[in-house]
Amino acid sequence: MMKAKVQDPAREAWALLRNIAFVMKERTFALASEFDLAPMQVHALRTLEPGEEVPMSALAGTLHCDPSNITGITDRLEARGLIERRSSPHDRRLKLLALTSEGEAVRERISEALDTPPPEIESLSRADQRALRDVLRRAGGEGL
Amino acid sequence: MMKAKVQDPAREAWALLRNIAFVMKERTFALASEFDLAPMQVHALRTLEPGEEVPMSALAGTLHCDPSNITGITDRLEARGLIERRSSPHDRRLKLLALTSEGEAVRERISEALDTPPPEIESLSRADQRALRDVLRRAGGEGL
DNA sequence: TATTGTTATACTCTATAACTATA
DNA sequence: TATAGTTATAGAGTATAACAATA
Repeated sequence: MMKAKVQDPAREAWALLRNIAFVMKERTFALASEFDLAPMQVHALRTLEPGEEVPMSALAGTLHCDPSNITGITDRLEARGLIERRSSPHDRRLKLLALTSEGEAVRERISEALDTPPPEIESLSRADQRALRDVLRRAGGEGL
Repeated sequence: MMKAKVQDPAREAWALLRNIAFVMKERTFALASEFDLAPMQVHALRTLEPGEEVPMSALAGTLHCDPSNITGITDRLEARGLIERRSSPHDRRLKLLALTSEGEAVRERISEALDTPPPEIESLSRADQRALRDVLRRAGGEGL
């Protein structure tokens, strides 16, 4: 007699995580569209901390893309008035990126939306929320 | 005396999930590169089941993109010999997409890699794996 | 008339390579 | 020589609009 194949729990958990990632991507895209921004522009905006100045090369590192791409991304965000290029007093090769006040405001609204858990997570019991957090921490937290 | 702000468990769990999604995206991209495919081509390949014929419009629906994009994606996969266009005997407007035998082989290798949980998940205790699976199921499973 | 797929157009992201100006 | 940013170029994904063939 054949026994129904039992899914490996790790495999099923992984499939569920992949599904969440997919939905997350769509939500992020929809949110970016609301602000008339491309996903990468949102990512760049989130990378810049209010009041901070970061060299373009540093942004390329954080965004895991070639420095040549940063020029265009920066151009578009600067054209929108959300960030600005500043020169460095110490090294005239560097250009430092900083949020404008409007950029800070937009970044704040976007971050709040992205950092807020969706109803599916909010509606879990506190015990489930803690269990989820704890297991994910044990799975590596930052690493994975 | 100030007490350190305690993170909402749902919020922290959500942050951990976002982090996982980010790493997942990078891994998928790296895997696609190994096969010299673009991420969207991998997604399309995974959508097509072996032995199945699906209209291009159906693929557009599954991939959540405009039908006009499917033409290019199909062109590139067909040029690689991984899929082929077939005509429908019932409706001559339709073009049916199907994996070639090479396409099935590539799809199988890619799917196995994507469906296999990473070490971070595999190395969790069985109890943690089940707990993760169960909480994610309760969080909506397919929905979120 | 409506639908399927294609084409034309335009924009964003992606990398590589060559270039400039600094250091 | 080496580094930071730019430009040129090319390929891939994205959407909109107009089109041909078919229903």
